[in-house]
Amino acid sequence: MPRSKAKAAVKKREPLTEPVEDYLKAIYAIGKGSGPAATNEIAQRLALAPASVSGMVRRLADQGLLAYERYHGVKLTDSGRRAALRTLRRHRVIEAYLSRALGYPWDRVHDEAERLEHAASDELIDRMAATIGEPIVDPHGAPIPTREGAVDETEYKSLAELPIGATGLVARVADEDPEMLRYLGELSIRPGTRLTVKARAPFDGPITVTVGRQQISIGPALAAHVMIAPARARPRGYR
Amino acid sequence: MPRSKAKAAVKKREPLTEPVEDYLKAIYAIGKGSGPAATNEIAQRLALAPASVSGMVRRLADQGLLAYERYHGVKLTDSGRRAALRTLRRHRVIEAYLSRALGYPWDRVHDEAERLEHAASDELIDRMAATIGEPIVDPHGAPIPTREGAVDETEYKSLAELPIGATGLVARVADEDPEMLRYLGELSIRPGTRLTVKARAPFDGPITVTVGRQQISIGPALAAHVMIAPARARPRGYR
DNA sequence: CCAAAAAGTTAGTCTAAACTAACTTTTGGC
DNA sequence: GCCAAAAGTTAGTTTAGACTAACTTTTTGG
Repeated sequence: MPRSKAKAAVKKREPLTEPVEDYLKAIYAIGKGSGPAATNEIAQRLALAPASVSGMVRRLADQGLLAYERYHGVKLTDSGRRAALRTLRRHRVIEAYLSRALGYPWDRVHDEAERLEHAASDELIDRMAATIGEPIVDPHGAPIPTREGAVDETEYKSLAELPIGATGLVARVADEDPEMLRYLGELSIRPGTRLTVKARAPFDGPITVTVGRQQISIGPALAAHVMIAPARARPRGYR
Repeated sequence: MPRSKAKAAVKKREPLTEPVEDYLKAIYAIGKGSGPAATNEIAQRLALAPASVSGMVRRLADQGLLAYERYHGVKLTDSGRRAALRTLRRHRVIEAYLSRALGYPWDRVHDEAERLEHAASDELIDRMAATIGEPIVDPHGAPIPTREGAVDETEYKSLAELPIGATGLVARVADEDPEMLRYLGELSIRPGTRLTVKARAPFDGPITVTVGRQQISIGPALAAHVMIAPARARPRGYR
C-alpha cells in the first residue's frame, strides 16, 4: 500500500486556514481553554449555520485538533489549544500594538486585529511586541499568551457582583462592542481605573460607583462586562 | 423579469477577494499601468496554470475591472487600475512601515507585505504612512501611489545601460528576491547610493563601479535591476 | 505562405467552506 | 418515564478558485 492518502491522524504543520483559526479561537473562548464547546454556541459566535459547524468540527477532529464525540460537543486537544493560543497571542499583540504605536482608539483595535491576525508572521508579532515593550495585556485588559503558549488565567469578579463599599481597579472589559467601549471610555472606565461601589438599586437596578470624584450610574448588563481586581491586589500591568 | 441575476456590468463595491487583488496587481505590473498583459505572463507571475487565468480574467472582465478580448490578453479598465493602485499603495506603505518603524531588513519586507496588504484597512495604511512621515518611496525605491491613485512614473536607466564614466544615484532596485537584495546590501548598493561606472567588460561582461572608495564588479543580470538616476537630477526622497 | 510551435481557451474535476432541508439524538418539564 | 423542544447531524447544493487534458487560434520561421 504505497503512498496511501495517509490517515492524517496528526498531519505535519500544514498552515491553518483562516476559518480554521477562527473555529479554534471560538472553541477556546467558549471552553475557557479546556472545557467543552457546544455546536450551537460555536455557530452563534462565528455567525454560521449549525450544520456548517458539524461539518468543520469533524474535519478538525480528523486533523487531531479537536476531540469530538457526535452529539456531545468538542474539546480542544493539546495541539488544538496550542494553535488557538498562538492566534490569540497574535490578536492581542496586534491590538496592543495598534493602540500604543499607532494611536488607535480601543474601540477600533478588535476588528483590525481580527483580520491581521491571520496574515502576520511570527516575526512580525515578535517585533511588534518588542517595540512596545513586551506587553502582557491588550487594550481591553485581556492577558496576552506568551510565545510558549502560557496565559494568565486569573478570574476577576465583575462590577455587577461587587458589594457596596468595595473598591477595586478595572482589570479588564470583557466585550469588544465598539459602542460599549466608547461609552465606557467616556465614563473613564478602562483598565487601571480605580472605582468604589456606592449603591446598588434593587431588582437588578443600576449600580452607582465613584470614579475619581465623579459619581456615575451603570446598568447591570454593562457592569457585568467590567471585570474588577480587588483594590490592593492590583491587576496585571498595562502600559 | 423581476429580480434577474443582474448582468452585473459595474457591480457596486463588493470588496475584492485576495486572489482578485493579486491578479490586478500582476496585470498592472506587466502593463506598467496601461499596457496589455498576456495570459501566460499573468500565469507565470502568479504561479498558476494558464487555464486558471483564462477563467479568472473572464470573471474580472464581467465585473468591469478588465477589458478582455479572447486570445488577445487584457488591459485594466479605469476601475481596475484604481483597484490595482490601491493595493500597490498598501503594499508599499506596509513595506516602508516595516522597514522604518519595526526595523525589518529590506530583503524581508516584501513577503510580509504581500500578505498584510489584503488584510489592512485604509485607516491602518493611513496611520502607518502618517507615523513614518508620509513616505514617497518604499525600501526598494519604488514610488508609493497617493491615496488618490497618482504615481510617479519616472523611468530610470539601469546600471547595465550606463556609459563608462557616468555617475548616478541608485534610485531603485527592481527586484524583490531576498538573496539578491542581501547581496546588494553587502555591496552598499541601495536607494541613495552614489556610484560611478569605471569599466565595462565586453561581451556582456561584468561592470566595474566605484561606491564610495570601494571598487566593485557586478554581473550584467544584476546590474539590469539596479535603476539609476543621473547624478544631478537626484531621485525621489527616501528617508 | 504555410506548417509547426506557442499562446490561449474550453470542458470537466476537485477542494474548502459555506448553505438549506430533512432527519436523529438528547434533554428537561411535567 | 414520556414526549415535545432543543440540539445536533446528514445529505445534497452552491461558490470561488484552482487543476489537467484536449482543443483552437495566433504567431513565426523557413
